[in-house]
Amino acid sequence: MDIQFGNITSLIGDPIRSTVLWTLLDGRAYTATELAICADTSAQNISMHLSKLVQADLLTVESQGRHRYYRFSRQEVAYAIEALANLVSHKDDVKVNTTDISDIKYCRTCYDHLAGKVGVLITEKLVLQKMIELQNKTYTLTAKGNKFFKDFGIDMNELQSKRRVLAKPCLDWSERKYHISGSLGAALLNKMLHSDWLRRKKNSRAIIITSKGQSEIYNRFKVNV
Amino acid sequence: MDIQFGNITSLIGDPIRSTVLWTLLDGRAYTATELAICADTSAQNISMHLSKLVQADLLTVESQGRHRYYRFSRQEVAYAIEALANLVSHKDDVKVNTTDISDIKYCRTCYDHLAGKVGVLITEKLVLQKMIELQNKTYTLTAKGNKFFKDFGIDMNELQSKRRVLAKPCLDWSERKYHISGSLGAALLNKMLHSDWLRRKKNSRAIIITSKGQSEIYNRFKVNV
DNA sequence: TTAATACTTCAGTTAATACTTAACAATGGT
DNA sequence: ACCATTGTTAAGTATTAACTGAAGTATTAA
Repeated sequence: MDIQFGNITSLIGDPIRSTVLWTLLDGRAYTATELAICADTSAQNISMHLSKLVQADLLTVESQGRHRYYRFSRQEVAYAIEALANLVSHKDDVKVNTTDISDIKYCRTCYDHLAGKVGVLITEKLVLQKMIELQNKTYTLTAKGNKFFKDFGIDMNELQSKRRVLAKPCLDWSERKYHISGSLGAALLNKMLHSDWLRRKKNSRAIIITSKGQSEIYNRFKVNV
Repeated sequence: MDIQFGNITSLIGDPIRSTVLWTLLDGRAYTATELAICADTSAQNISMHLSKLVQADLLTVESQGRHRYYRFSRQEVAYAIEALANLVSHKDDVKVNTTDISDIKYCRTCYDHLAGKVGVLITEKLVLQKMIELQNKTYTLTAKGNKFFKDFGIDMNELQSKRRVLAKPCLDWSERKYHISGSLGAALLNKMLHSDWLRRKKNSRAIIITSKGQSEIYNRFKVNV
């Protein structure tokens, strides 16, 4: 079966599939479930879409236990997606719609944790203040960090007991730097949302920083956002 | 109206629209009727599709009498389409169609100038012989270069008077190197076609190098193609 | 062994949008 | 002035393929 130009475009043309490709631009491999969450759709549906992308040789899958990790099959796919993203019109660059690209780049959720410039800034500060330390591809918690997050109101014992990795670096496509993910990253985002430091935008991964959040983030992290 | 990434992909995802974009890759402007024939559809239908592409700022229209000429609104559109074309699978690389991909990679038009291996080779030689020099993202013409192109039969005064940029580097998806674009790049291609050094292939962007062209290109540029 | 998680497959439904039919506007040749 | 050519717009239809629900496989945890 020969894949033609028309096949490629119609494949990329679907909103769910384009969201998947957009998400994968950070170069990481994502599980089907993660991608389903990113694209805001069901497991069955993402499975169908992913199989199409794999069949067209845009993505490859790797099975690891019961997980299936999807990533770009070759770098040309990333080139093409970037070239397409480059077409996004900045003509009438008035903020009319809910989300515009600069918001997304500034502060957004990546799966279930904080990303964008804000996510990166906070993470870098946590490293600088030795709350967390990078050790062979995962962040380990220092004693100082453990106290910090407890004071912050996160149940560290509960997080430690979870099977999920506590904290690991997640590469940001907009910043090309790392931000904190894992259960701690998720707990951090969760706490900030519940304290009304942050609010989710409708139908978007962009996050709004409330004025309360702005001052509190400075108090806690010494980061100006 | 703000065009987002998803809009772009769904726009390009339609088979009729992707055929139109593919057709326009040769850089020429086509009338609505011509495009309807290329895409094998009705006049009403192509009109609808074209209006969507124009609205998204992928194409521009120019009215001339009762004809309306459509072309790419900017070069980035051509880049993106080329990047997408590059994703076409080479798994079962049997030569079935008129054009095969290696021809396209060797010598083709990109928008309105010469691309592929030949385009890159000529451009690199022009730089090496100091006919053109790269200065902050555009090629500037040297005195030597100006004489060279005049001798070649290109009306440099006319080119200089145009509003379009004279010469700038255009990144090649197949070679991952630069070739010369802009009005000078276009004039160069034009001259070679008119002198029968090169011929256009039917229904393709691939370019045939005539035996005359092969020797003349060596005489002028000292490049073996 | 049982229960839960991760993911896929299939059959039926739904919804988005491309396409058709029809009517109209503008240009150009005779 | 007339009519053919070129193209657009609008309303209704039709078709494609995305999505849902149900069921099933494989893996891991308890």
